[in-house]
Amino acid sequence: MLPKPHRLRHERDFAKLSVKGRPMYGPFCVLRAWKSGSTPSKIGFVASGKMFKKAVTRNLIRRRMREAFRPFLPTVPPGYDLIFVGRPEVITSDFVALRESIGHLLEKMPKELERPMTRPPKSPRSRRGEIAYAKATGTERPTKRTPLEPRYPEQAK
RNA sequence: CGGGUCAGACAGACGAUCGCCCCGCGCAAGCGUGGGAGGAAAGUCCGAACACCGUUCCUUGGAGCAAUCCUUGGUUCAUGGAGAGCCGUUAACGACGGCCAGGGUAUACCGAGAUCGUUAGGCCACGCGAGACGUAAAUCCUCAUUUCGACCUGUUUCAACCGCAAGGCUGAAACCGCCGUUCACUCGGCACCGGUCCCAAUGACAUUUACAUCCCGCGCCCCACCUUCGCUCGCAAGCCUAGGGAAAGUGCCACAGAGACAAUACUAAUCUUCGAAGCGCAAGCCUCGUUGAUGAAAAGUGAAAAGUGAUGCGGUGUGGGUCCCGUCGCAAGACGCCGAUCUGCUACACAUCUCCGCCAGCGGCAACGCUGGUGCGCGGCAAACCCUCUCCGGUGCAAGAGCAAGUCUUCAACUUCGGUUGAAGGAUGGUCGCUCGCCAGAGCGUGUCAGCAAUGACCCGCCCAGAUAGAUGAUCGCCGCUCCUCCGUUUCGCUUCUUGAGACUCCGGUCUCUCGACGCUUCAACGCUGGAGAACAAAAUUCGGCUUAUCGUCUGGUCCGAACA
RNA sequence: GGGUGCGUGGUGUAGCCCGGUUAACACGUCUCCCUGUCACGGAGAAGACCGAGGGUUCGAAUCCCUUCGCACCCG
Repeated sequence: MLPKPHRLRHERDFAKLSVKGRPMYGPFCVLRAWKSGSTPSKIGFVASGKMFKKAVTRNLIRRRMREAFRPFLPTVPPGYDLIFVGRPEVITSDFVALRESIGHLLEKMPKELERPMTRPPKSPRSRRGEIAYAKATGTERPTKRTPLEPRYPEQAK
């Protein structure tokens, strides 16, 4: 694991980054960055449970990304929050290529953040995303979804 | 040796470099012979530990004048949910072990049975069919031989000559007879080679018939068996069972069937009331409709059809047949019925066997089993509603506890009167941070003892993950495993050549054994080159079960196949 | 950590609660007709053992249990 000050830890931060973070797409993973002002910079690694059903593959993807990122830790300037979102190619890729790809992403990250956002943030996909999106944008919390109607209402009561 | 199946165990090893989490030491930097995912960690189908929060009724102790509050230990919740053969194991369970009952398969052992039999045999006896062999007779199909007779006379090749050619002619030879004759194989005769046909005889074979023997098959009978085998039934391993109650009630039971559980509504049948039509001289008969009664036996339907079922005897009632008798009728015949006789069904009673329930006795801890008595005796479904008995309060480690900052209140000090600082508080708490809960446990391993077993007790030894966006990764080395592949060695087999020995011989050789050489090659072992593969899947409070996923390796049991003994 | 729903022809759904011939409907597919041709239209046909495995019952898509897969909700 990374040293504790460098870890991105709270669910709120992950949700904020997935909405407001500037995405940069690499061949193996997606880097989302946001200038938060926290010193030192905080980094998180994500593997979606929806894309990767097995816990073994999720763990493997996060480990490989973290190990590939580790040499670049001293070079990251302070003041940023970063998350790396893994894609399926991480499992089968060559480790050296993965490391070069992450280095390239980090290199162009500060420049990219200076340019203005051209596209509006995407709408959230999951319910957790909806709640975090509401907190981040200041709108109202979404109401509970109604569960499915029972088949025989009279008997269900 | 190979394969299937069941049970159990394992889930590659060692090392290097860069890194991660925990632990220990150290003020710290850091250091270290330290530790670091599973059998399912998974699914969440059950059960518990642990923690907090209720509710009913009591209870222990304390504070307070009291109301009341705090506290200790028990108890209760029932509109709801769960369980259901018995005993045991366990912290507990729907798990596990043993047993009981029921279902059900193979069909071993044992027992029994007979409207059973394409078994085999014994005993007695017969017929039919086929076959073999023998004897006798007959027949003609076939073949062979012999004999009699009839018919058949040229064909082919070569050579010479003539012709333009087609062809002619002559001769020779072969098939081939001879004599005479003719232009001429033209004719005649003889003989009969040859061919064809026919008749007869003989023989062989065959066929048919008769007889005898043997054997086989089939059928029938005697049959009374006996033995054996098969068959059926009982008992019955493994296996399966959510396995209380259908004599508490409600509901459902499609189609079919009169009827699916208070249904005799309809229908058939019998008797009967009334009416109508027809037949008959009449008595009366018959048909249709209708009133009421009896009424489910048989048959049929269906998964399932009532007085538990079966048998025997007695017996009541009733139906039918025959005889006799009576009435009507000329007769044929019709109707009635005392009696006699035969017969069908049967209320009821008795006896025996049997199912079920209940009671008693005996055995068993019990489920239950056996025996006896008795008769409150109406199908199925409760994984339909339900009834009986038993158990269950709820929430879940994001449970919950603490620390600190913060807020509030009080007090003190200072003050520029705005406040600041400090202390205290059994006050407050959906942010954030930290600690505990949280890894020494229903723990693991060896052994002994108890028990049929599940399991338990004891001794000794061991420490073996505790993260919190969540620790095992990356780059390699080497060895091992499985599969494929290159090459080599050994072994086995084969071809060719060869050494020696033996046997046979038609003297040419052939066969068997054996030493050796070259070559080819299946399988196996070993060495070796290169390549591929190595599953299912990762803790999140912790355990016990269940279920599901899983490349392979090993061990044991069992079954099948092949080879050898 | 708790909880819910759904698996039925190629596709989307009925049927299930309250068991009963041969599982219904629409679209799609195929064949024929119509048209000069295509479409539309008309006539007809094929296509399912109800996710899997057990059990209860005379009888199971339906009831019960186990299991697999999919979708979803709350914290």
